[in-house]
Amino acid sequence: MSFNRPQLDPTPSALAQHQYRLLHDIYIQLDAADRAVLSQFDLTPSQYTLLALLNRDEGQRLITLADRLLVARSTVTRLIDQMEQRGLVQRVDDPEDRRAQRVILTLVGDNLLRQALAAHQESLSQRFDQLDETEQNHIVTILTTMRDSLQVYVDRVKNPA
Amino acid sequence: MSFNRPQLDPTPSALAQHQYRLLHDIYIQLDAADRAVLSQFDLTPSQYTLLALLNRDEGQRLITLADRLLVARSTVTRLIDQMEQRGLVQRVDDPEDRRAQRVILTLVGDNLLRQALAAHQESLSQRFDQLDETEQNHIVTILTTMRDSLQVYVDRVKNPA
DNA sequence: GTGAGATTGTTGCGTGTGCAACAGTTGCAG
DNA sequence: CTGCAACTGTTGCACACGCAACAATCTCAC
Repeated sequence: MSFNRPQLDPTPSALAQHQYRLLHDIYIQLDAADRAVLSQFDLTPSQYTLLALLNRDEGQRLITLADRLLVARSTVTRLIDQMEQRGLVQRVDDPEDRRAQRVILTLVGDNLLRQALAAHQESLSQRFDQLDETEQNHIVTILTTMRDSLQVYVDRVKNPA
Repeated sequence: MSFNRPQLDPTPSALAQHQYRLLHDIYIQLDAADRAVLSQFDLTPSQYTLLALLNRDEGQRLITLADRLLVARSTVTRLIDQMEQRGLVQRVDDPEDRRAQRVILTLVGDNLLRQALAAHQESLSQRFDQLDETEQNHIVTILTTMRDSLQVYVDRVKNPA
């Protein structure tokens, strides 16, 4: 509740600060609600996102998963450890590269993910249904621009060539 | 909008999912960049946000800080512990409530915060300067709506009366 | 006034995550 | 072919955070 009304301060830094704080507060709320929903299935948001990635493309390498999740490789190792022990996923040696391993969903994991996906999407819809569809489409457009523009910044910082 | 169907899947759940993922990715990138900037001052994003809160209103209770930061009380206890040891802030007993403590910025903390604020705002401006000002104002409006609408959802879930 | 319940801050414990170091493997320059 | 650099995944370590339990204090109904 830091900014209850848009201030008309025209300086760029205040504007950026304002967007920043809004995004932060929104993220915190989304994350808390996610945890509540997913705890029904004994899943953390990370585990859920990882399963969803595996559902989209089976047999990805751990390092690919780490890149897509934007987390460290060791984190993926441990996430897969947990879920393999629960029988949700399975490691498979990559026949073409003996360093690498592919991760696939088991039947149990697939079933659990289906339920979690349904519950999560239902929850998301409820969370966003205060906004009408036109507004939501607008948000998607703008957020896409923002994400891509941030990506440009990150790349520029990482590789100043 | 009903006569011109968008190409993407128009179901509300997919739309919500899309917004969700965008917000998640944006947050991760913002957070990583924050850590990079603030590490120059030996500050984590949490410490920085806490200092900024103290700068706006001096002498807040720890529980107030926890509520505004959206973190657990124990987290604030430990953040203040660290920063008090570094001489950035100071605990002061609340004369009106012997359970409570007020937290104030020291001169050292105030100076450090000023530098960190400047660097952070500069960095934020760079990150967002790919978007023109009209667009940024638009984003602020929409994000404000979204945050408030999410708050309505959270309150409804917490207190279903 | 008194006692029960709420509130404030602290501490112990468990967990999630990044970083750095490591072994095993691959690939490429020479 | 050789040797060295890069890559893949794992592990140890450190740290940040939430939750639950706790003592001290306040509040309010009676």
